[in-house]
Amino acid sequence: MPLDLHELLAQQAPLAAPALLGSVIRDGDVAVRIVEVEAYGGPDDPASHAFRGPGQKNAVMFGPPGHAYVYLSYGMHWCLNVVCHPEGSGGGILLRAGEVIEGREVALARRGGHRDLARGPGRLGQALAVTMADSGADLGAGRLRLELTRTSAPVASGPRVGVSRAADVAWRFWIEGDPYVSPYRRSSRASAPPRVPR
DNA sequence: ATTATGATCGTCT
DNA sequence: GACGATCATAATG
Repeated sequence: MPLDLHELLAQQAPLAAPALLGSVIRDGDVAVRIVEVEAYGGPDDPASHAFRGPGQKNAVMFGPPGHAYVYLSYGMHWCLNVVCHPEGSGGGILLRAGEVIEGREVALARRGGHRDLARGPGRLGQALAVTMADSGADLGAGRLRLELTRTSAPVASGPRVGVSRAADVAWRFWIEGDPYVSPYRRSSRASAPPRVPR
């Protein structure tokens, strides 16, 4: 069932997130096919930046869906989210990893010649030259464009990475077996092994 | 191959 | 003043 982007992003983040896999995010030079995402909810999700309600920077998450929410991770990495929620609540989808399908040369230069061009949220942000200036921008009409693409590839899900709270909910989605999915798994998991049902 | 550690800064307590 | 929705590098099996 082909949903259009607007209709898709009006849903709760964990519903819209897996449908975003296979879509393409691009700027003028580089295009990335998204293979891994994570869903974040509103004030009810303790792992979300929207947890304590709208503030100065995260207010974008409560704004119109289909816009970008950018944050600085660990003081050095710009990470890109797609704002997504039904009317009245906040939420977003973190673009965690993808495959560079156009502008490989430019992406390589932006990444400082490194191998993994967009494997991980910080790397993906760098490949697309994302900065705080992009936060709040309309992903349908700005420098960054999101193009919804259907995929028939099998989708797997599991616990979110790097999150310390609410690690039990399986709101991370990726295309099963795709080599461009980020390799990071916090191995120091005493309980709840991140096994994937097939 | 996996595991540990340093880098670095905006936001909130 | 502490803490991250992280990544690159170094050390070790």
